[in-house]
Formats: sequence, C-alpha cells, structure tokens
Amino acid sequence: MTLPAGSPDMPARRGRPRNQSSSAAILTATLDLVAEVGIAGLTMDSVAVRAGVGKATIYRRWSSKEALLLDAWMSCVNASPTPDTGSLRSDVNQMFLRDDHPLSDSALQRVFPQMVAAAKVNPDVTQAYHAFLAERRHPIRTVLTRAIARGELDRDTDVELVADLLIAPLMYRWLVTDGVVDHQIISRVIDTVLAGLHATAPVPH
Amino acid sequence: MTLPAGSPDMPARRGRPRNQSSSAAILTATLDLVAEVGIAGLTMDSVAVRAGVGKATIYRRWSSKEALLLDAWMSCVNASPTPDTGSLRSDVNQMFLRDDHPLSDSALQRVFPQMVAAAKVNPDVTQAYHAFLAERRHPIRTVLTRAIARGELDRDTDVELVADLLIAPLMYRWLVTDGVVDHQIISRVIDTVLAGLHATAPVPH
DNA sequence: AGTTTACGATACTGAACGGTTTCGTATCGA
DNA sequence: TCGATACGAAACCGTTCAGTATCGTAAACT
Repeated sequence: MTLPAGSPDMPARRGRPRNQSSSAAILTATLDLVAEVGIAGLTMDSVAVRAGVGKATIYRRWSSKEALLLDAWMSCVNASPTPDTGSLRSDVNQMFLRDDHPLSDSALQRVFPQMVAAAKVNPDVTQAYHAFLAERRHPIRTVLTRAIARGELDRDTDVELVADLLIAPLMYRWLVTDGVVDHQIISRVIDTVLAGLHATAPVPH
Repeated sequence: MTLPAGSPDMPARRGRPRNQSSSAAILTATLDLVAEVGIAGLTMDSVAVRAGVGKATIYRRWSSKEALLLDAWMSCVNASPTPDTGSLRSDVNQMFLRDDHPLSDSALQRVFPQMVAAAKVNPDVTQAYHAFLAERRHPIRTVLTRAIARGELDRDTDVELVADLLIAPLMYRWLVTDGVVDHQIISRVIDTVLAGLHATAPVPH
C-alpha cells in the first residue's frame, strides 16, 4: 500500500513497463462516470470496465478509490490562458466568451457539483477542492489586478468581490439552476457589473 | 409497500395511533445527518438512532431511503415572507439582510450542495430540486416584478437575470467558495447590481 | 377483556462493493 | 533464455447496508 499516488506512472525499471495510456484512460473513465452516476454510484469495477483495464491495474497505480478520485479531479484544472489586451472590458470578454470556456464543458458541469458536495463532507476533498478553486480563479484575479494598476478600477477595489460578481451569475446558472448560459447572457452580466462598478466608483478619466 | 409517502401521518384508525412527533424527528435527523456525512454516508440505521426511533417506524412511514430523502428536502422549503415596502432597494435589503435569512442556516448550507449534486444524477431528485428552487425564488421574482410595475426598473427587464445577479454572488460564496457572507458584502453586491441596472437602463425619473 | 395497530430493539437476509489474490499471458532488461 | 514486472480477467473475501421479520410492550378502539 501507500503507493505514491499522484505520480502513477513512475516506478519499475525492470520488467514490462506500465502502459502510459492506461492512467489517462482510468482518469477519464473516472470523471465520465462521476458525471453520470455521481460519487456514490461510482464503483471501481465500473471504472475498470469503462477504461478497458483490470482492477489490479488501477490499484497498482492508486492506493484507493479516494486517491483516484482526488487525482481525477485535479486533472480537470488545466488553467486557461490569461488575456492581456490592455482593457478590462476586452480581457473579461475574452475570458468568458471563449468557446472552449470551462462553462461549456458539459462533463465538468456534472462533475463540479459532486466535488462541491464531497468537499463539504470530506476534509481531504476540501483541501483538493480549494486548490482547484484557487487555480481556476487565478486568471480573473490577474485581469482585475492589472485593471486596477491601469486605473480602470478604483484602487481599493475588492478583487475577490468583483471576481464573484462576474463569475457567480454564470456559475450559478450553470451549477444551480441549469439555466441558459449563452453569449447574450454573459454579455449582459458583464455589462451590468462593469457599469455598476463605474457608477459606484467612477473612473478618474 | 407503496405507502403514500409524503403523508406519513395519515393512516390507521383503529389501534394505537402513530406518534406524530416521530415524523418530524426522523426528517430532522435525516437533514442533520446529510449535512454531516452527505447522502452517500447516510444510513437508515443512523437516522433511526439519531431520531430515537426504530427502523420499522421509518419504513412504516416511508417506502424507501429515497422517498425519505425527498420528503426531508422538500421540508426545507419554508418560503420566507415577501417584503413590500414600496421601494426596490428596501425590499431587496429586507430580503437579504434578514438575520433569519436562509443563507445564515448552516445546516442548509451543507445540505444544499448535496441536493444539487444528487439532482444532477437522479431524475427523481431533479424534479424535487427544481420545485424547491422555484419556491425559493418566488419572493425575489415578486419583488422585481413589482419594481417593474412601479417604473423603478425598465419595462423589458429580464427578471430572472436580475434575480441571478443579486442572488448568485451570495449563493456562490455560500455554496462554492465558503467565503464570507456578511452584511457588508451583501450591501456591496446590492449596491453594485442596482447601480449597474440603472446605469444601463436609467429609471425614467 | 379483547382486538388492533404502533412502538423500540434486535436479529436476519441478500446484494453491492472495496480491495486482494490468482492465473495465464505479454513485454521489458540482462 | 531467464527473471522481473505489467497486463486483463475473474474469483474471492470481508464489510456495509437497505430492507424485512420477530418480539415483547404500549396505547388506542369496542
């Protein structure tokens, strides 16, 4: 036991080497199944079948179901690029109107709620979850900080709060209400929030 | 089997009557335990122990674990009163700054994510969940509709979108980031959103 | 008193599942 | 060729748990 989970492809110098593609297949199968049946419904047998591997192969690389789940989740992070166009408005537009934006990833849409729920209940998951969140929020934080430096936003702007004002309505529809999240909605959220920021703390132009 | 779940105190005219308080104790125990250990960790035995009843008593009133969960969730709804002060601003303030606001219910804070996650995966739960949501959103919808009627908001305002703009940042902190949700944050969210609405579609005063 | 139903407690059953082991085979270095 | 390791498949083990049944008791009706 106590394999170094997190680096499942490392060990073994003699003998048959591990099939590198199996790890990816296992992680993908795990995420797909979590999206379909939730964590409670996820079984190691189903992961093995879906990934086309034997259970032994899974346990050779991860010490437990929980370790596998944590790895699978962290593999979702794939931070998106941070735009730097010189204007807050177009930076934000670029971030949210990308077609490959996370919000258009329907698997993540189903996995994410499972993460949130598990994080509320399991301390190990809580930690991984917060790392995930911090990673995901990094780009918007950078964009806002730069906007402050440029004088586009008030110097004492609460970056976290503004990030929430922009992200939350989309996240909320995406996660809680299953509402529409299309370009029009996104644009109107951005319009309203930026207008509100300028109205309550006018730019010094 | 096939007891009429949802009305667990009805039957039996002869013989010893059912203990009315047991149903409430069972529902409360269910919600508490879901908050503590999640749905996956919830066992009927633990519900029975926590509620101080026998398992038979639970199954006499609900046909299955799932039926019990659905009933327990729907019992959270307890719609809050809808303020009608004559002004959008103070209506919204009253709704969100109440000390008994749902957002200050820490049990619900842990149960709700479990509902969201389950709703993504189980069609029966999906239905109950959307009924729950509609019930919860009713007050804000009414407040916004009245504000439109008074001319405080543009006549073609998207009520659902504005509701999201107000609710989502709080909900997002409450549900996703575990961030602070105090009166100051709430006020600043309301300030910014209302300012943004008036800036993009000025009131005809 | 006698009947009927509910009660908490406890034992039981049957299935699902996490995790391990075994087996025959494949693929590497030496 | 040989030892070491990996592979998929499948059997296996031990536990957990939903749901049922039983028991002795309590509370209602007639």
